[in-house]
Amino acid sequence: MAVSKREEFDQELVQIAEMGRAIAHPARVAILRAIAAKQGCVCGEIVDLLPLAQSTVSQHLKILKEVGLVKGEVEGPRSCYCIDWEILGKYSASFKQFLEMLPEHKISECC
Amino acid sequence: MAVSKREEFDQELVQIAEMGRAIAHPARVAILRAIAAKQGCVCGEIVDLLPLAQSTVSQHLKILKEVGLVKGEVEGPRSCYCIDWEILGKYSASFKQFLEMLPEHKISECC
DNA sequence: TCCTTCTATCGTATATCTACGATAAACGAT
DNA sequence: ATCGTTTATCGTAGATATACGATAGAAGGA
Repeated sequence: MAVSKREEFDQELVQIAEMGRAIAHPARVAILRAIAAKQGCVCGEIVDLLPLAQSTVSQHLKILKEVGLVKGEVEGPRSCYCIDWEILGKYSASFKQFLEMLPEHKISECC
Repeated sequence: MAVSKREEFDQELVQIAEMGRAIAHPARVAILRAIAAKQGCVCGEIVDLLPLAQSTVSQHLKILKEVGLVKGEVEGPRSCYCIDWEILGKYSASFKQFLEMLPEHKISECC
């Protein structure tokens, strides 16, 4: 019982929720910022920036890759992570649109 | 073991993550939109809009109230939910700022 | 008063997230 | 070929999230 019903919603809502899920942990926000700031994309230092074990950071990175915000490759002892700016742009556009659509009916105050 | 380390991050990051958590489920995105569209704030119809049980919707509403995006009161058989526009504005501002700060270093492509 | 309606909360079950250590896998250097 | 470095994955444990039915509580109407 209690199967998740995430997928029963409109694709648009699911997409916004995915964006939310991606940034729903401060570690992932920090990782995104770190990757964006490190234009060189050599990103072993992410682990040093965070109060988390290497394996935990790797899990957070995996989530970010699943959502699509981050793309990366590992070549042995080196790594290459970077923001997928296209995906990020898409997500943030639909998110901004959602935020700006909300107050359209902001007519009557209540409560 | 495995205590959450959410709170060990900068307050700024935690706040963005809270916003993310609030919209990390499509049901909550739908609820926010429904409340915003129903300027009258009589919101028993939310349950009818969603493929979820009333108690589940109530839980999602509780999360939105915890984060602060929604405020509401119940007066017996009537309800009054509405967006806290001030909080929403604060959150979305810091979120937009985060999004716009990210590509500042978008100099070198890689991967 | 009793009934209906609406919402919150409780209890419960399952799923997912978060976190760590241990280990594997890939590659450069020796 | 072996070692060291870097990252991913596995195994595991505890914490949250998700979902539902059952029930409680509050208020209006009969």
